[in-house]
Amino acid sequence: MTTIHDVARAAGVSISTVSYALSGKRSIAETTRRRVTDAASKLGYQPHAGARMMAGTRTQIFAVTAPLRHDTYAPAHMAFVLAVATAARRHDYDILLLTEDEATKGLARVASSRLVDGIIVLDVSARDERVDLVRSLGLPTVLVGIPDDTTDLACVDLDFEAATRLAVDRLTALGHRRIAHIGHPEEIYERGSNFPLRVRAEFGAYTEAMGLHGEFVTTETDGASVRATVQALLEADEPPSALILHAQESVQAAVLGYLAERGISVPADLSVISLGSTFDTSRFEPAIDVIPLIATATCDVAVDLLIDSLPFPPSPRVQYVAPEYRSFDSIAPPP
Amino acid sequence: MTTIHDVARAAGVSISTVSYALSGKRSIAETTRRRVTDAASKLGYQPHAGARMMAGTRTQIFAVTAPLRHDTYAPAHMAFVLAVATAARRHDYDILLLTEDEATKGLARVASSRLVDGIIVLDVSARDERVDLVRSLGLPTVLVGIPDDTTDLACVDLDFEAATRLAVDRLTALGHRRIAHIGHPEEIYERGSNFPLRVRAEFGAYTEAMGLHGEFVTTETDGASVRATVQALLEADEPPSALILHAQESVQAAVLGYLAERGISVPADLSVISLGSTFDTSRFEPAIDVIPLIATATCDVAVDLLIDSLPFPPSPRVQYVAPEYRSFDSIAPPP
DNA sequence: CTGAAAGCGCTTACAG
DNA sequence: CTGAAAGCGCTTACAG
Repeated sequence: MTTIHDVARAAGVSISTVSYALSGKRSIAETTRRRVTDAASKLGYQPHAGARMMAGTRTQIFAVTAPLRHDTYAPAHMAFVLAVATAARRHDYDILLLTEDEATKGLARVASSRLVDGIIVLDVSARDERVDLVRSLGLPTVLVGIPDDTTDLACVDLDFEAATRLAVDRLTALGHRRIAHIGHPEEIYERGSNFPLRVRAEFGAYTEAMGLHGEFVTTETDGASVRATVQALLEADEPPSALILHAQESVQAAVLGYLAERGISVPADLSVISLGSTFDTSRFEPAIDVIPLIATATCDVAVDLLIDSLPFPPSPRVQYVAPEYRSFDSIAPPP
Repeated sequence: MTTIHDVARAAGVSISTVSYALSGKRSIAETTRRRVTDAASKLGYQPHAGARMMAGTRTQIFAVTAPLRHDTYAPAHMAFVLAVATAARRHDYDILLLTEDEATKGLARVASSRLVDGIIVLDVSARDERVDLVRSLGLPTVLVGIPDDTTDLACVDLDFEAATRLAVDRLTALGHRRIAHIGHPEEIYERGSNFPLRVRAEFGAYTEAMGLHGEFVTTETDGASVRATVQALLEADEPPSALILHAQESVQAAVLGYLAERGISVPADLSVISLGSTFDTSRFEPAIDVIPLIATATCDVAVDLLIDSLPFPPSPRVQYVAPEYRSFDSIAPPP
């Protein structure tokens, strides 16, 4: 293994000059800098990570939490983990992945062993057991997801309230007055899951404020439950003319499957918008308009926030990512 | 932050005694050991990770590669990453996640900076660009997946050949003579993906050796392609009486959906086995027998292999995980 | 603009 | 059974 001494010898300078030339933390004669960088790259020099952690103040590693709950949609979570990793690499940071059963113990461990410079907590729920812990850790932390109590916390998330209003606005602009929101299974709401609750609350408040007829329904994820839910909705006395779907991929696919079966055409007979989805709704048949939950957008902001709070006492704040509407022609005026 | 000196002072011993008492690397008087461990836990002592890396020979971190290709099934990959992390934690190891675009650069970087003690490469394909690299890194490495050339390599994977024979054997035992194998899209095979190729090859060889009629078909993943594929299969002059599915979840679901539509009953009219699946086939309608690809089983072996090769020059070898058959009554004698 | 040296917090021979 | 000390490879005041 080649060390800083090898580089110093090859460049004919002292090791402190090598260190400064490579870090740029003090001015160096251009010719000296060249000699050092040339020697370093010729020798394939990579600073020893452990020595750096020891001597410097940074480890260049962030901890990221793996999903806390088993029912977290795995591909979405993978997308978020990878998005964090990719964003972190742009700042020369690596990602240490903490497993579920380590949710709290692991955080405490990596914090007190000074293994990481900061923490990104993914998939934060309204009442999250990890929130109190991170407050006590004294390590820069950013949460992805907004807990009920955000005191002293830095949080990032899609603005689900704005996303909900955006969906409703698009529909009312076309003349819809009766809109149904098909959500997640009951237990998701009972457990305090973050954005399903926020979407449901905003949907209720906003449709009421706008004088619309907004109906919220939950459904289990199996095919039969989905069919029954949609059927009940459509066979009501005054059925909705538009659907806002905020549920897992298979449920949304099942809704569309049932509509096709029944010969209900989207958007001619019924308008449909998918909200907060992490999967590709343009591959549904038919393709469905979506206000997506974009892992890269959210995680880029989270990592930037974390990087910014590294040198300072972390600046608590809640940052909302603005929603975006992607049209695939699945909405039209009511029949 | 509490250091080894704090613990030594509190316990009234030297720092070397603290180190040895905690590591157990030399014998310590029981009373001394108690004093040390008590002091350590009272002070909440956690050794500084960087100092450990420096002084010791271990970092207690393994690198794990994120998916190399975009079409890798994300939930499966997440399961493998988490399975590695969980297994690693049992040996006091943490996991550093390398992103895709870092596939090779990241491996070289963490190796030469001595950030990790070993590497687990996930989702290895038949001809994998990372294989030559890891051979040159001089770091203990275990591959999950078997490349064409395994020289000097430690690899772990489900025994897909045995799994394929197991599926065929179960069917022939019931009297099936005409078996179709529905596989992945064409391009997966062209690109040298690991187990699809192995399953296809073994299916061809084994059905021929057994004097059976084995037919292999590929299908694109969209609903229309799947329907067309299954339809062609079933409307042939001599249609198969059993199907072995080795494809992504949505394709397998689409196959079953099409069968249901056509009024073809499983297993009365047609037997179906799912092979190498990472998802829950018991939730299909109907539930389908499966020879699963179990992330935990494979990754446990991979991590054990890596741990074993830490003190020694890595012992190259290919280790196959035996397949397991899980019955959900989706096979029966041919009609 | 550059160098000599202290020090980060451990582990592990070396002594006793 | 235990301790004093060297040393791991860096970073960063301190000098010049």
